[in-house]
Amino acid sequence: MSSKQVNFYNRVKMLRVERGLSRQQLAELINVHPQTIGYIERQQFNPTIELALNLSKALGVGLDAMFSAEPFELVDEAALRPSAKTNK
Amino acid sequence: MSSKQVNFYNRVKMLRVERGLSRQQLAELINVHPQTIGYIERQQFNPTIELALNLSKALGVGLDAMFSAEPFELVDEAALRPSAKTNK
DNA sequence: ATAAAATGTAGTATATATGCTATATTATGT
DNA sequence: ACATAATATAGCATATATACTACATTTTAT
Repeated sequence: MSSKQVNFYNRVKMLRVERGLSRQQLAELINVHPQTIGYIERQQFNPTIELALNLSKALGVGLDAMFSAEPFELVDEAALRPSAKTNK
Repeated sequence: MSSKQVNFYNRVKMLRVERGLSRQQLAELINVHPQTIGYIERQQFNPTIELALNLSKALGVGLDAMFSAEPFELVDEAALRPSAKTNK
């Protein structure tokens, strides 16, 4: 893959790592090649909705919490409180 | 296009029509070919996240309100009340 | 009933998502 | 420091997303 770079953002790596999964493991959960996860995490390509829906299910978060046209903010302390809402 | 059929669901047509847009118009808003909108609406293919994010912006709804692994329920009266929440 | 607009169908062409293999680099644990 | 696992890089192969053109069918308005 000739190393492009995509113009939107995702939180796949953060979510995967938080759940203690390796790329290999996540890839198996959704039946894709482990490299495919790598490319997505490095924003080197533009996955399909179907793949995104599978990631969404495997990681237990909605699409909007995982993909965004705007950069995600860092998770701050407030967001980690039990009552916290999603995204932004 | 050899007429596949995709295994997830979307509400693009409903949202487009509700906003009074033709495919042509929606296509222009997000710089894709009008046929591309048609294929998506007929679930004949699997758009990329980038395209989905563009649709999301153009139609003013989140990704999860537009794409789902499960069929969307018909919009019922309750959902149309001012206080109503999204999806499901 | 007719015209115009919107949508569907079909075929071809190109770019790219995804799979896969192999090797290099980096991180982790002992 | 060494071994092992995890991740990155690079290349090639295949399937499919998307563009585009042309024509058929359906819908909408007059």
